[in-house]
Amino acid sequence: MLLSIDEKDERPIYLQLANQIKEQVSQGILKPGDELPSVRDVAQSLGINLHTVRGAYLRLRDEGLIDLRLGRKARITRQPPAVEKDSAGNLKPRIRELITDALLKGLAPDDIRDLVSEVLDDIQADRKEHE
Amino acid sequence: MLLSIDEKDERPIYLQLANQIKEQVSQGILKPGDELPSVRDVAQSLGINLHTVRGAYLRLRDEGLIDLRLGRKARITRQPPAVEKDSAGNLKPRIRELITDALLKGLAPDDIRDLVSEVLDDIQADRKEHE
DNA sequence: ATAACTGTTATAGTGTGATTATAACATTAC
DNA sequence: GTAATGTTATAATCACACTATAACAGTTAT
Repeated sequence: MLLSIDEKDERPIYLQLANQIKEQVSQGILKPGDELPSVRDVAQSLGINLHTVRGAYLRLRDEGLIDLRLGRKARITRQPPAVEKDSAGNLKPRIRELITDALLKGLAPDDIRDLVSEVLDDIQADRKEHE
Repeated sequence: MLLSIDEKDERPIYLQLANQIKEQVSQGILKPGDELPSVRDVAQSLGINLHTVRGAYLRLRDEGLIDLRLGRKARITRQPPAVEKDSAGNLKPRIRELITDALLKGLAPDDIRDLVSEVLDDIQADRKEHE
């Protein structure tokens, strides 16, 4: 279970951790039923507080990605999708902001499309690495 | 000059405003040399504090998009690009996180590509609307 | 010159979120 | 029962976002 903190990343630690776990789920590194390390273990290995790690787990629970139950280890949910009604709706504004920034940096629309494809390929590559 | 506050948006007001202006610049609605409304005007029309609006302007100034000088109205910079070394570097992690979320929501890679193209078209349409 | 307008600086207060620290509690696994 | 797990509680610290007021310092228009 590889987790790390990026000091340069301005987002809160608990969101960084949650997102790293999300990435590993989306890449198949973590599969339904898999156990996550205990909040205490993660906290100690990263030198942070137990509650910060718990914040990440709560976030994942709220998004339906993990099962959290008293006394038991956190586990990846069996059916992670559960496609919220929110699915594409919330995505578009985020995409739009990102594209706005990209355009302002001088990238052409095709450059942006290429970048997205590039990242998609990267993810594909990571996934194959773990098969 | 159309500016608004989205209560549902969890991002700080000053960033929302800065981003709206960025969008209008990237869409050609605001062009180099154009004046921005005074911080007091914006503040009053939105019912917020002058310093919150100034926060947005400061942000834009730091990104090189506007010129701020004492006593004079804020103006869109003549040469907005100035492509930072940061250009594509900072973009990739943001794209990756967005794609991670999209994949977890059940979207296929092609769906994501389509969404990006869709947003690009939307922006194109908005731009033509203001010619 | 004067007035009205601009951004700027200063000071202070409020509220919220993120993080840490400690401790105890409740449930599960061995 | 013991050890591990997540949970609840309390409190403290720090930074950020926002507000409120006031005064200051340039610019523009009359």
